[in-house]
Amino acid sequence: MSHVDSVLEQWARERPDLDLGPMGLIGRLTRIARHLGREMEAGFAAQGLTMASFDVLASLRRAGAPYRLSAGDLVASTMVTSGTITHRVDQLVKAGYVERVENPEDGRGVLIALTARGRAVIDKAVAAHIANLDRLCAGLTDSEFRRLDRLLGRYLDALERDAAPG
Amino acid sequence: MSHVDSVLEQWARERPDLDLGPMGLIGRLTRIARHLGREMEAGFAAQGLTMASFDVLASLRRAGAPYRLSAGDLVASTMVTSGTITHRVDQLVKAGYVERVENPEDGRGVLIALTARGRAVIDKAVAAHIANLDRLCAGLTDSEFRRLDRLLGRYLDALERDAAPG
DNA sequence: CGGATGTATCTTGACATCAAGATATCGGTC
DNA sequence: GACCGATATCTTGATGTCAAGATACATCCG
Repeated sequence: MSHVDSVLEQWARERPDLDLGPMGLIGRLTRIARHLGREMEAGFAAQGLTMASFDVLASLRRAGAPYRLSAGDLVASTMVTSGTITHRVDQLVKAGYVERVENPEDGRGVLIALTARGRAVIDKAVAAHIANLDRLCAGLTDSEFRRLDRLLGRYLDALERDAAPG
Repeated sequence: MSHVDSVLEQWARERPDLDLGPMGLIGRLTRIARHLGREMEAGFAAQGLTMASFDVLASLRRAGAPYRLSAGDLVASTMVTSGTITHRVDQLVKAGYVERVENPEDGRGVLIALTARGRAVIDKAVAAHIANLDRLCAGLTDSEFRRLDRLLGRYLDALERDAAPG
């Protein structure tokens, strides 16, 4: 029995007046996300990266050649604040994986550009990441995987339809 | 189309060699968890709490009378380190919601005990939290909710069976 | 052309968290 | 009784994040 089930049992005993259905679903989902987050972080560490740095490099890589985005684009990609992006880019510049270049079309902004070295690192890391994710899904049968994926898609759509975009 | 779908499209274009199935499922799940986390945090703020403080108070409350747990129990409940628990308990002591009492059975440890005020706060907050979770599940039909809950349960079991307990 | 308003990025200060180590106590063994 | 490894909690130092404000440039409108 998982930790979530124990928590629900305790609440059922202490507060039988409450409907615990949503707490069960959201508790499971949150706990899965936490496990996955830790496993992914461990995988990134094996590549010399953190999830934060991977996110930035991956955003640049999947944008396609010439692998350049503004800081604002990265904010939108990664769901973090502009100050956090500044900090992450600083780290990646130190590591030699990206560089800041002037934006010829907008003097206010800069472009963050993948270096050749950064490109090599992210191309290797994303393949390793996919292998890691594959392992993390191995506990599901093909049928479970497909059904879960579809339901998560519906749920995500519902959440992003109501809430502010982000 | 959700952000996750755009990301997958970009990867499909840039790296057609990779199998993106697992990235889709885990990306959706992670993003849902992030949305839910923010919504829950906002709900807790309306009660004058943070998710961190709620977690501790809720652990104590659902343990049942006399609402006392060791710091180690709280570490196990909340998936954070002992240093973090020390800090969280310090804050809650300041707020008057818990107090540290000596553990008569083990001089090394202390017990963290809910005060009357803390008890009142968490009883109100958990009801509000349940209402909030209910709202966050409103986008799913009953059937979708049940199927998703069952699949998440299987997935969580699979993850907690393989990985170290925690 | 010049001022007002908006936008993009960076800076600052605060906070939560973690990893690793310090401190105190327990429980067993000689 | 005295030691020793194990355990429980707290401390320290570093890091990542955010909110709010600062700075520089763009854009619009007169």
